Amino acid sequence: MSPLTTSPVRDRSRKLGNIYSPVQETFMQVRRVTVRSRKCEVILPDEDVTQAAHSPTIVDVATRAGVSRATASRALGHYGRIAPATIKRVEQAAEALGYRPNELARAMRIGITKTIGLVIITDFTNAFFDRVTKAIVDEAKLHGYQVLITNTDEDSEIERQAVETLLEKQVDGLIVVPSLSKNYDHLGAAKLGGRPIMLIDRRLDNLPFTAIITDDFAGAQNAVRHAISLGHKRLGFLISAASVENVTAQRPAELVSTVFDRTEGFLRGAFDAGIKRSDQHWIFCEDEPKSSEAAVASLLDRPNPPTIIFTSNNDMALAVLKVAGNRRLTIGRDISLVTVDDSQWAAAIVPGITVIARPVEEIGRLAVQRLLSEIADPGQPTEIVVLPTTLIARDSVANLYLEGFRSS
Amino acid sequence: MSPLTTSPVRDRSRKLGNIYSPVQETFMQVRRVTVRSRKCEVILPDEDVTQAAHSPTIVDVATRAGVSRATASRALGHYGRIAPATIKRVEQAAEALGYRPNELARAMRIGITKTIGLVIITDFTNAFFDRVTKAIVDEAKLHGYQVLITNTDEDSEIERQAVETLLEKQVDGLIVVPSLSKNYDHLGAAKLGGRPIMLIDRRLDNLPFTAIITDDFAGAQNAVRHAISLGHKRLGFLISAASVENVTAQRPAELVSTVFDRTEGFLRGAFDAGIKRSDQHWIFCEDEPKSSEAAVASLLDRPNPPTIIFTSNNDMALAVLKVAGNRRLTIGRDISLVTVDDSQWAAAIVPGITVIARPVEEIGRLAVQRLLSEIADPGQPTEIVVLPTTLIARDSVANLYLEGFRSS
DNA sequence: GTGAAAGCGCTAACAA
DNA sequence: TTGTTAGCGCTTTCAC
Repeated sequence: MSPLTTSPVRDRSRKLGNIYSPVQETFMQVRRVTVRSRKCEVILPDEDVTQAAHSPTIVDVATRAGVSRATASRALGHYGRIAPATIKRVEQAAEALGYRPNELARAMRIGITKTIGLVIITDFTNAFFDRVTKAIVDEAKLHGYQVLITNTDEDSEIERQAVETLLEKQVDGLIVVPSLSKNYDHLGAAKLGGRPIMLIDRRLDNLPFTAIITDDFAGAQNAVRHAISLGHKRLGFLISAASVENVTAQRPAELVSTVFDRTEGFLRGAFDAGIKRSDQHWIFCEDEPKSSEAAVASLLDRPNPPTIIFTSNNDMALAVLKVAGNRRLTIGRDISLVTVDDSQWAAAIVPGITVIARPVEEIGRLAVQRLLSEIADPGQPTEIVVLPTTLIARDSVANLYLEGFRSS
Repeated sequence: MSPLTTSPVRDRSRKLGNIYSPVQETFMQVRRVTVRSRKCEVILPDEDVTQAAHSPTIVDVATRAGVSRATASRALGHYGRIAPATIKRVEQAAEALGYRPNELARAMRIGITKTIGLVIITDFTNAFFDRVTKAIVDEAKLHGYQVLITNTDEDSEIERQAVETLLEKQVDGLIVVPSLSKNYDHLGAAKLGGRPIMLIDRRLDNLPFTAIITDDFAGAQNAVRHAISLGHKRLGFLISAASVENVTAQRPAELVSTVFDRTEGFLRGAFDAGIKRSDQHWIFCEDEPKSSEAAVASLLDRPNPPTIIFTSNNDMALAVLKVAGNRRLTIGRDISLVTVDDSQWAAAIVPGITVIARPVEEIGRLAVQRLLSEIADPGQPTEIVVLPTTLIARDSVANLYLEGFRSS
């Protein structure tokens, strides 16, 4: 492997300074460089080069082995009564031809595609998406299943279409992270198709679906207790709410179930500790960097600002990090932070971020297992499975008892 | 939506201290709580409840509309000569029946599944995986395509099987992040199936595939220049190498192309700046937290340790963060850091991490576009498309000129 | 403008 | 033990 020959690049490093990040903005113009181009040579197998016009079918195999289609199918599928010698002959023919079964045809015949559909919201709580996707894909493969993935960007109309498309593709079942919506006809319709559906991350009240969720209420409550045990008395709560424009102190009527449960848990924790309403700083904002950063700023600018901020998800936590950084406030000293969902970076940075960890991989695994079980044996009772959260205490929460009281 | 009724949870927060992170270890035992269970009520459409035994087919639609299958197909597919009135009748019948076309059957008939296969390595450079996956899924959907996703965990045998399975599922094309291997017969075989294949992230020499990659050589070279412009003279290079056991200073013969190019770029940057061989601290290690953390430690423990560490990927960067944190070394002051791939957290934390940013979304989009173009019009010449990287200078690289010389 | 019939590749009755 | 045949649901000639 040789290094790429690159066109000379001027040293732009000094001029760069802090430029925009591709993660948050659109990308720089694309420079396309064709390093080398070559003819597309097709690699053919040793023999039968002549008839390689189309992929060999089972008829080709049968012909070559001198048997009927049915026999070839039996030989390859290892079922029914069949002579060992025939099996060998058929297998050799298949091998020689480079035969690859057409799963589409097979699926159509037997009515099972060995495929599940995953409908997910990528733009939300990213610390969840990548882990659960991997878990689902891996668990599915373990059981011989493939995963068709779609992304809804938290739009329920797109979700409806995605479910529709997946059903048309004849998936055997669905795993859905439901977006907030009043209208779940499309999920009802999913059941109609006779195919089971599994909700993850969020539950949907009043709909007869199994959901794998986490005990975010207890997790949030526990996080507040932890903070209080370290001396925090003025608490800030930064809650992401899709239904909100910009920022508000008013709790919106509609919250996604996870956020709802976290909110309730925070509230309960504060209530149980006897924190006055005036020492609870609630702020609800849309999941946009601008809004969430403004929200953090407004929290910090109050007369008696909170000593700690609890965030409802990863994006809000990043906003806290960012605004605190801009103001030269040190997390875990000048301002404390607790958020939901663990991640590699939360564990690696200084200070480590204290998180309400959820068993994300377990959610994915369980969802697949339950789904496949339901596929194999339909009509099982619906239930909501709640997995426990764990508080991972790191150093983003200051111990105010150790430090003595701070200003004001 | 009502809060979950949770069983009383004792306050464990004080006992917790720093416990293990689920991200790096296996999970705690799962507690399953059935919060509520109810009968599975199936929601049926308004009419034709009686015959809802199986999903309606086009024959059902045709019968109800009083036309033949062919006419129904034409009406629904909007092709051929057909009376407007008939179209309306058929559409109404379809609507009433809740008809949903069977894409499997359609695909079999016309030979196009409108599905592409994505073969990816999830465990490697995670800052890449989630972004590129989302980009691919979204771009595919834009063109009416779905994505079948598989994960190889960097194992080339699993990759072979994954490609095989995807081809059996009759995907129209493949996007692959190739794992390091000598043996690419299975990719040759993919071509054989007549289906185009697109490499992303890494190129493969001596194989006639189009690849969408980034100019990691220039990116790495540029990063070194940047560091040198800020006064760094002793450089550490922490390179992730799958082929290595544990840690070594010896450059392995086999490196994934991205890592190879980064290594070459670093080397070139150091060479051009006249950095002595003894001031270049090279270390190659497997992509395991234990190894990479040991590698970082060994770098820091040297007599004349580097003032900056360049890492070849996200995982290595996290190792630097972690070890530095444990030693109470501040990034961007006591030790500097540059890595590859931007991420939200790299931008949000303090200090912000200086990164060689790659247009990851652009890679995904381009891969899909080229793949679909190749599907529509096969036989286009193979080429390697190289996208530019951008150095995003943040604060993880100390300006040694400003600070004066440090100890030693 | 519409219908009859063939066939995509496969499996599973039913015969032989 | 093997072959014949039907058919999964759809599209698409080719007649009418």
